Amino acid sequence: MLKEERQAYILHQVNLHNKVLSSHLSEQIQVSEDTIRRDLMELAREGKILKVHGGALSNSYHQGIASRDVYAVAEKRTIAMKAVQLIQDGMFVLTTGGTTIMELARILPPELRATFITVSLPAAFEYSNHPNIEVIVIGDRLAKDSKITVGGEAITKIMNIRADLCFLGVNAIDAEAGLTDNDWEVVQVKKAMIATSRKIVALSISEKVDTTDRLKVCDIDAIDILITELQPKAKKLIPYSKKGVKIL
Amino acid sequence: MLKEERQAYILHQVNLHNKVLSSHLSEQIQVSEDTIRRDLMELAREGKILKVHGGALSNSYHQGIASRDVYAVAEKRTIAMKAVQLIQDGMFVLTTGGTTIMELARILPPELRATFITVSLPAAFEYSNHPNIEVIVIGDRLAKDSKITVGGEAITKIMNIRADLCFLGVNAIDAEAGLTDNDWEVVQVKKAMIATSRKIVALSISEKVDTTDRLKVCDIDAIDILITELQPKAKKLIPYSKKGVKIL
DNA sequence: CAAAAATTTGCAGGTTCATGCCGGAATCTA
DNA sequence: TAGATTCCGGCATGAACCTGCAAATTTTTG
Repeated sequence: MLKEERQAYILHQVNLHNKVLSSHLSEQIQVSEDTIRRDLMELAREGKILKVHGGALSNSYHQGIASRDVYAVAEKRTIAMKAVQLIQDGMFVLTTGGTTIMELARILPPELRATFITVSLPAAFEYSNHPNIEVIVIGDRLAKDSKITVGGEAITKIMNIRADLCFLGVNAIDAEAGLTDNDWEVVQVKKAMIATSRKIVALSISEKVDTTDRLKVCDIDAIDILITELQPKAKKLIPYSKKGVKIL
Repeated sequence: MLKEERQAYILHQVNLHNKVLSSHLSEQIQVSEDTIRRDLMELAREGKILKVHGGALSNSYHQGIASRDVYAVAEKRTIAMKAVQLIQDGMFVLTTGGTTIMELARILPPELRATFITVSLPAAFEYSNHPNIEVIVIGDRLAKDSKITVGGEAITKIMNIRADLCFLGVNAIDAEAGLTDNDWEVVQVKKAMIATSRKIVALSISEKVDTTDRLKVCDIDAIDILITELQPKAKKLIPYSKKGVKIL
């Protein structure tokens, strides 16, 4: 990995999370902490970031520009960290949109070499910041609120893909009612993704577990793996485990 | 393999992958690393790429986040204001990407009711902020630097559209050489758009008028309307007018 | 068409750059 | 204040770079 490339990645991380730790970065990028420190120093000298003991801060941070308020970021990040371990080099990965997926997109290790296919424009953007990830956008009509593409063309295109892994952002999940959602178009897309992927992974904060919505996406046994921010053995998740879903 | 050919290949690789390694290229093209280095140096001197230790990066990589100030905003806004008058209710409008197109996207009147079709993710985002505009995204592989989708699928999809209007962001335009560009993939997309649209509108700041680039998109008479920030009668535009292009 | 001129390419060498590791100093945290 | 973490300077090493030059190739010219 080139020095400039690495620094661009670091800068992106800083601007995204407002704070980075040298130790954390060193592990992510797989270089020594010394190198990270030198990078941070260089970026700081250019005024791009603010160097502090142990890491660096975005310099807009203490200027007080409103940090993004995503609900339950910590939980979502936990989920993302578990999810990222499932991805291996060379895989074809299908993803929906949603804030949990975005968290996943942000923490993808820079050396990961995989192909991500998505209907979500924000996710596509985020993926494209990673040097070794090839991004395929599924095109069709753009749903304005969710910024994902929906429609027959999109469905057809998804169906023509054989993905290794499919990450579903969850709207509502219940052991009996299965996966449910509230937008008809989104449901169609998710159904197509489930139909065409080898392994289905549902990402859900625990708050959404045991809830249902109006439109059914699939039965619970269509899900291979369920990831929440809870411990795999958590009481709340036992019913899902019993239905044969693997819990992470 | 000729020098020109080799450099075109290198440039293509850079635009595609965002980065190239000298060592890797040397092995791919079967020439010494010195030759590659000299090529990279030359391309860098022309401003096409960003040379770094060990290889090169697409130059959009750096100017991306930190210094986001768009060049010549005022001019581009003037162009956008002229362009927006061409759009009428119910039209199907095809657009490329680029900062001029983005200006156009921002100033679209809220009551305008039209369908915009684009390969550019940033443009799609911007369009989707307008209440009455339907947005169609053309999907395919995402080119990382320009954030537009490129490839055979995209071309095919574009060809199946019959658009009323096509707005082309211009890279270089010349009365003799026609419209030219420096990225092979982008050229393919633009060609497809031109082939399938009833009326072709080129948007170009005057600075780009009378310049040429490596790859040809189309002859000047394929352009129906040329919009710059200058007065229609400006001296610089007379050659184009004579070729039958309408100037706005 | 062949010789001359110009350009391009590869190689040898010495130089610079990027990175990791070490040990002691500085800084943080409890 | 003690223990841990982080920082800093220095050093070693291999990779990438530059310079100059001669061989090879392309272009020009007679």
